[in-house]
Amino acid sequence: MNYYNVLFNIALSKSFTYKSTQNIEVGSRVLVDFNNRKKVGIVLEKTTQINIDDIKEIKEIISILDNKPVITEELIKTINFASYYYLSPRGLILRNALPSKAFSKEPINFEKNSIKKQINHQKFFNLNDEQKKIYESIDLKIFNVNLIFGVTGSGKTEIFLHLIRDVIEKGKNALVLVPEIVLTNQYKRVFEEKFLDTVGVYHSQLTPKQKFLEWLMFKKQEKRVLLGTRSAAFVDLSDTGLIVIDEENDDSYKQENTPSYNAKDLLIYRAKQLNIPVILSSATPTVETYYKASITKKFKLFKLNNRINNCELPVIEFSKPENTLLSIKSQEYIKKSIEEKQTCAILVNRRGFAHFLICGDCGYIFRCPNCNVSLVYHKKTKDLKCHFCESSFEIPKKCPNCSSYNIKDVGTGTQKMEEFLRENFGNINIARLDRDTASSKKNAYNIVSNLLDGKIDIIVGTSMISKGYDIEKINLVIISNIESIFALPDFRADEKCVSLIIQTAGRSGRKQKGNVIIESKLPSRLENFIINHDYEGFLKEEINLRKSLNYPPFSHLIRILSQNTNEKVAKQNIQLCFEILKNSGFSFLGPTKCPIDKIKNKYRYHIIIKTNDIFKTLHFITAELLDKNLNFDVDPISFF
DNA sequence: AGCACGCCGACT
DNA sequence: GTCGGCGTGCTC
Repeated sequence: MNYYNVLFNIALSKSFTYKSTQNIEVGSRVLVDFNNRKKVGIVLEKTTQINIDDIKEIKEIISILDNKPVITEELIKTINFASYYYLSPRGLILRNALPSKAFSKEPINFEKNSIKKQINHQKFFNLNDEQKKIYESIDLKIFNVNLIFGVTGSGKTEIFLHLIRDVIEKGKNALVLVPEIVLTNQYKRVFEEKFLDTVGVYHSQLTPKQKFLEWLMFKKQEKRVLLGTRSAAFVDLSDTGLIVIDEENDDSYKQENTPSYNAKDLLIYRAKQLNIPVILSSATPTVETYYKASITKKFKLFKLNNRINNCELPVIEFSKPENTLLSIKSQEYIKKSIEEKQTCAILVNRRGFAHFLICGDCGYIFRCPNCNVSLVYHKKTKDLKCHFCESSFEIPKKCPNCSSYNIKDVGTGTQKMEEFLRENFGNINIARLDRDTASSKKNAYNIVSNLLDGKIDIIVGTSMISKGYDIEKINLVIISNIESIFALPDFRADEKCVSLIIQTAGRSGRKQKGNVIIESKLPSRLENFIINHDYEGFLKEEINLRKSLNYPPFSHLIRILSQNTNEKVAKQNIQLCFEILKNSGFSFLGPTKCPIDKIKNKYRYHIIIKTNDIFKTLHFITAELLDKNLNFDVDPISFF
C-alpha cells in the first residue's frame, strides 16, 4: 500500500493523507472522499511517515483523474514557498494557481500534440545600436534578472520581442506579464503580427472555460507566448525559456488580500528554480529593483537613453489653475492640439464626477455607512458610490444634518473633466478611460482601438491611460490633481507621484516633440527631477532616504491587520497580537487604527513590523500568530 | 472553504 | 412547540 499527502483548494495549509495500491506521480489530480463528499485534490508527495494516533481513518483514493500530473514539482515547491513567505494558506495559493475547472472531476488530456511554431519574420523591426547591444547582452541560457530601464518610447518592447523570437526558435515558450487586463488585448494585436496564432492571454476576466483552455494550450505548447496579468504567475513553466515582466514598477503585481503574493517576486523565485532568465522592463523602475540592479548587482542593469527616431523628450511645465478646472495655459494648448488634429491626454487621478459632496451650510460630508470614507459623486449613473465597497446610494436633496438644500460637490473626477471639456471645446471626440468605462470588455477594447486609430481628440482617464499605450498622435499631456497621492501615509508616496508623472508624460511626443503640463504644486525637490526627466537622479536620492530611515529595500515590512464587524473584537485581536510581539524583540509600529478605519462594515486596526531578518520574523509569526483572526501582508505596498 | 452541529431568540 | 440566526470545529 502507498500513502500520499493530498492538498485541496480550501483555506487550509494542511494536507491530508490517503492510501492507494497504485503508484501515483506527484502533482496528479485525484478524486477522494473528503468529509463525506467527493473532492478533487492534488498529490503533493509520497509519504511513509503516518502518525496513526492523529488520524482516525486513512481513506483510499477513489481514482486518479488524468493520464499525467497537472502540476510539476517546481510548482509544488513554489506553492509551498508562497504559502510560507506570504503567510497564506497553501490551499488558497493552490486555488489561485490553477484555473477553476482543474478542480472539477472531468479528466484532462495533457498529451502533447505537435508543438506549434509560427513566426512572421518580416514583421520584426530592425533594432538600433542601443537596442542591439542590450539584445546581444542578455543571456538566455541561465537564470539571471535583467532590468531594462529605458525612457518611454525607447523601444523596450522591441528588444524582448526579438528575445522571445529566439526562445521560440529554440522550442521554448515565453511568459509576458502586464499590469492591466486591457493591456493584454492591446499587446495581443502587436504580438499576433509576429507570432500569429500562437499568442495566448490569461487574466481574471476570461470565462472559466476560456481560462482553462488558454492555460492548457500554453502547457501543451499550442500557444507559445502567454500574455497575462498577475494570476498568470502560477502557469505551467516546464517548457518556458523566458519571463518578461513589463512595467515592473506597477502596483498591480501585488495581490493584497489573502492569498497575498507578489507576482514579480514569485516569478523571479520560479525562474531561479527553472534556471531561466527574467526581464524586468520599465521607464520608472521601483527603488527596490533599481537598488538591486545598480548597487547590489543582483540584477543586470541595461539603460536606454534615447527615444526611437531620436525624438526628444517632451517639455514639462507646472501651472496651477486659478478658479477653473484647467489653467488658461492648458486650455490654449488643448485648442491648438485639436486644431492640429492631434490627440491630447488628460490624467485625472479619480474616477467619478467629484471627490465628494458637502453641505454648503454646515459642512456635513456624505460618507459611506459601511466604510469610513467619503462617497464619490457619479453624475453619469446619478448616484453616490463608495470606491471601497462599491455600494451605491441615492443623491440626497437636502443635508441630513441641517436640512439645507445647499449641497456642493468638491474636487474633480474624470466625469467632471469630461463635462468641462465638452462645454468648452464643443463638438469633438472625447473618450474616457477609467475603471467604470473599462469594466466591460467590449467598451475598453473600443476605446483603445479608437485611440490607436487616432479617432479621438481628447482622452480623459485615471492612471490607466499612463500604462503603455503607444499612441503616435499624442503630443500634449495634462496631469491634473496629482496631489491626492500624498493624502494617505505611505513612504512610497514620492516615488508613486514621480513615476506616475514620468510615465504619463511619456505618452507625449512619440513622433515629434511634445508638451506636458502638470496642474499641481509639488515639493520643489520632486519638481526639479521631473522637469529634467531625471528619474535616475530621483532614485539615487530616494535610496539614500530609504537607507537613513531603514525602509525597503533596506528592510522588510509586514503589516498585520485585524478586521471585525465588532469594533471591540477587532481591538481585542490586535491587542493580543501586540502582547505577543511586545517581548519578541522585533521593532514595530502600532497598534493603531488604520488610516481608513472601517471598510465593508469591518473595523480595522493594524501593526506594522519593520525587520532586517525577514525569515526570522516569518518564522516567529508562523509559530505564534497564525490562526488568531489576523490578516498578514508581507512586503505591503498600500497602508490604508 | 464548506458543512454539520449546537445553542438562543421570534414566530405559526 | 418549531424555524432559523450564525458562532465553533472538523475534514485523512
